[in-house]
Amino acid sequence: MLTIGRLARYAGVTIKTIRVYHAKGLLAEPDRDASGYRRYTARDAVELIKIRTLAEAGVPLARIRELRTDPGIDLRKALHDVDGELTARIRELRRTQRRLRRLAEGDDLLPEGVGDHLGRLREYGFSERWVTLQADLWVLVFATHPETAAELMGDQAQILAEPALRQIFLDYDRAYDLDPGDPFVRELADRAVRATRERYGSGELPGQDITSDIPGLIQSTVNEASPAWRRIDALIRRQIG
Amino acid sequence: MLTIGRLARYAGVTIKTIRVYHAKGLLAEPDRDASGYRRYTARDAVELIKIRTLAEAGVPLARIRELRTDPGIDLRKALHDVDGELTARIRELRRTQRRLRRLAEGDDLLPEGVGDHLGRLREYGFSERWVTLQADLWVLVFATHPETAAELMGDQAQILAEPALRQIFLDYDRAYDLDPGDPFVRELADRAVRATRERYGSGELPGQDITSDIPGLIQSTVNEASPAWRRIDALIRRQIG
DNA sequence: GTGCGACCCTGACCCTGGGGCAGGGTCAAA
DNA sequence: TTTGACCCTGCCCCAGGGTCAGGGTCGCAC
Repeated sequence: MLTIGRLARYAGVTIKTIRVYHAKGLLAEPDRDASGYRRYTARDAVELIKIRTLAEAGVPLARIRELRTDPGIDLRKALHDVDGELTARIRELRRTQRRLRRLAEGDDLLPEGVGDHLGRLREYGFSERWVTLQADLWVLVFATHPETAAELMGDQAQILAEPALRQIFLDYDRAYDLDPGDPFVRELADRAVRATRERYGSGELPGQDITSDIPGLIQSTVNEASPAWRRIDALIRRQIG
Repeated sequence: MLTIGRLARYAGVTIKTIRVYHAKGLLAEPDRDASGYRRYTARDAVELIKIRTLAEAGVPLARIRELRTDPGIDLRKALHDVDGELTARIRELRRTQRRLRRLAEGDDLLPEGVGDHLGRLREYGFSERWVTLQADLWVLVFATHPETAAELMGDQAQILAEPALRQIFLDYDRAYDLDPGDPFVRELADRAVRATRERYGSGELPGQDITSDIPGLIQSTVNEASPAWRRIDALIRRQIG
């Protein structure tokens, strides 16, 4: 016969934890001795150890109670599910650890390539507003998708190196304070559509599948800055989808 | 410029989480627009992602705030510590997973060997009280130290197979309701000490170092049942330590 | 211009898995 | 008989959010 303290030390938990499990109906209240102390048997210890195993695996206490009391439950399958979640959690923790290490080593999440790229934008004649916006966006992209960011930026640099394509972006920049109904806006959207078709054909646009949410974020962030830009985006989207 | 919702989706958290981080001083409150909405920059997104990385690594929010605001802190070392804890946690989870699998496969934590052993005790003439006590103890040992339990039980079976040694345990069993001052008690303790010395010399007793807490638990559980048994244990302990 | 759905604001309460304390009773050994 | 270690119940506290209420705001469409 064990006292609660001994049982607790034995199972590696605190007394309070055992009392909580009683209160929640996880572990049956044992008999009491003459002075009201709980007296446990070795079976209780085994039960407690099973409960702790599930709890340490991250199963909520309420769920553990179900598993142990509800007879119409497929215990085998439930345990298998728990096992799978545990595996997923371990994988997640390892990913976190990798991110943590990157954070510890290179505190500058911005590779120097970005600075160069922004400098070139200025040389091309983009407005300071545009450059700032681009800086923000690349910071974001590098922070969230460090693997593909460099590649995307290289692609972008290549596009801007071609004068015809660059002009489209320069006009885009300049359209900032235009009225959304201005014919120049519509014309610019058409030119952008034509250039896109020419560059990528009717195939996949780059980054669409790879990085999933980046383009959407970039575009809507850009859009917020100007009604004319919003209009251009809507027009392009209507034609390319 | 990002709204709180966009930032949240972006970092993979809820809006509420971001507001909590503001309230706790983890993430600076950004400027508001004309209607009172928070407007974020890409830098905020980067900060948030760093915070989440630490939070997912299990660092308490209060500690994260310290790390990010207190300049007199060795960030490098702190991150290294976090990394170590993370490794430990992953190891723990894997241990839990192993226990879980054992729990899923063999639901009977009691190998059949135990039943045989208990049957033999009855044949030897041990009291039902003794058999029950032994059953509880072996359940406990198998539940907590499955690796060494079988070995320990084999050892015990071997001891009981020798009539002279078995007689000591039978007398122990019978001493249950004796007065602790009865001379038979003292004599029994002396016999037990002699037998132990004979069997193990002055070297290590088995299980003492290997299983650490098992013998203590067994002995004190046994002791609780009878004052005479307590006395015997005290006498033996005095001579062997 | 008006309606609509999606967003945002603050404040307040709810939840889990225990920790910790108060105020009091109990046990075993010296 | 005292002492130190246990045990009892009841109560409030914590982190890290989730959820709801009650109200204001966007941008787009018709």
